[in-house]
Amino acid sequence: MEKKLFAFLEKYMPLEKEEKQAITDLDLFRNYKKGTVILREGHIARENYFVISGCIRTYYIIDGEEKTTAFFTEFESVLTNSIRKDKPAEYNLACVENTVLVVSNPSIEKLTFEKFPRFEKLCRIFSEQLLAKNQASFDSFRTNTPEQRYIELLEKRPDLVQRVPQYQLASYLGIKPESLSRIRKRLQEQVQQVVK
Amino acid sequence: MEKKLFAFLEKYMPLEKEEKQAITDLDLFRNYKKGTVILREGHIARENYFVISGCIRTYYIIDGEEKTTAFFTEFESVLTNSIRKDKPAEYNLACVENTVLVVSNPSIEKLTFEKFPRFEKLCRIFSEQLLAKNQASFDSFRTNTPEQRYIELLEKRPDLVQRVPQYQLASYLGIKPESLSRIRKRLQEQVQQVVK
DNA sequence: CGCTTTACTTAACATAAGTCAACCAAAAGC
DNA sequence: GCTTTTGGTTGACTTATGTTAAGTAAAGCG
Repeated sequence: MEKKLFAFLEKYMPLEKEEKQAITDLDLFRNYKKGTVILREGHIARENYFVISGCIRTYYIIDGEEKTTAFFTEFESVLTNSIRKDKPAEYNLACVENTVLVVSNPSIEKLTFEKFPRFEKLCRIFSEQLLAKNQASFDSFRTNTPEQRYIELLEKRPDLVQRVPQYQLASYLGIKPESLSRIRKRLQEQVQQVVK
Repeated sequence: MEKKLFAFLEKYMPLEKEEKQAITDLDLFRNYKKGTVILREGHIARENYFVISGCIRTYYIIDGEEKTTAFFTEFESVLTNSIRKDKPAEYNLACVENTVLVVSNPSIEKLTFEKFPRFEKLCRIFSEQLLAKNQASFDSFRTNTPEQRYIELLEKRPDLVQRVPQYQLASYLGIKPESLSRIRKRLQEQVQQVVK
């Protein structure tokens, strides 16, 4: 598992032995079973997560209905402690599958940044990139129709369509499950037309 | 103008005199006239911006149609150089009004971070917060209908509705200008019903 | 000042998504 | 193994947005 974390970090900068050792010593890896709620709405979010394996999602309960707004799979990060300190979360965080996470918190990060200042630069660059990705996704969501969003999802994250229940994908696409069902049917029919 | 920048930065940490002087010496302020295109699709984005006054927007040209996806006004930041180096931008950046910006680039930032390492921490925290805000907005966009989005815009950024053309607001809300027109009409009629 | 362009509105119609309800299949629980 | 629950599909109908086109008012420009 640590191999995966180091492999990810070393895409940004090579690590010294003692840096790796320090990270290992922190013992940050956690196992969660499918369905586990990691963060519950109304609680204070203090941790950041990095997905080693599995899948987690953020969701809201709005008028009694569950609305899934994000999925995080292998090598993706979830920053939760950064909105405003001590402001309760408006969303939930739960495991779609059995999941292995790297879990950090502000005090761990503070100590690590003090000991290895260049990790702070790494995290700055990293969060800037996350922001850029997020903005690009948002732009795409704004400018596309639900059907286009689904097609794009099939292209960019085909694994999600396989591993995630469709009612969660539907709200992720900003629509109702019935509509997603119809979109899939429409697309299938179009493919069959072309095959003929 | 520098007062505004310092006031903003000092919400995060008090600045030393020499830090302020160093920033002043960098001479980062730029004036742009309404309509000026700051970054054009296909060009390499290398700069980051901070809005002192005025308003800028990002937009795409898709099938010959302009799609506005973001607005930035006083005290907001636009990070452009962070997706991947040397990858041409897919969007345009232009001034909705006469605008004053703080303009930085990677080499300025590199020098500044070397001279004042705590600026790197500031920027890390800052971009983490931007990310959190962006994610929250995205979640809200996913879970709301166009009408709800417009109502939320009226509440959270009432200035935008005044200073930005409606056809730009429409694509920002993920709809066509005609639909925004109808939403406004519907809401007006509802208000009149209540007043009676 | 008059003309052109642009932004916005409105209407009629087409299309896609929302709603409600029924149904089915697979999975989960007992 | 049977029952219950959950996830997914389908159909009929409602509602909202997209499309196309026309019209208007204001802004911009020569």
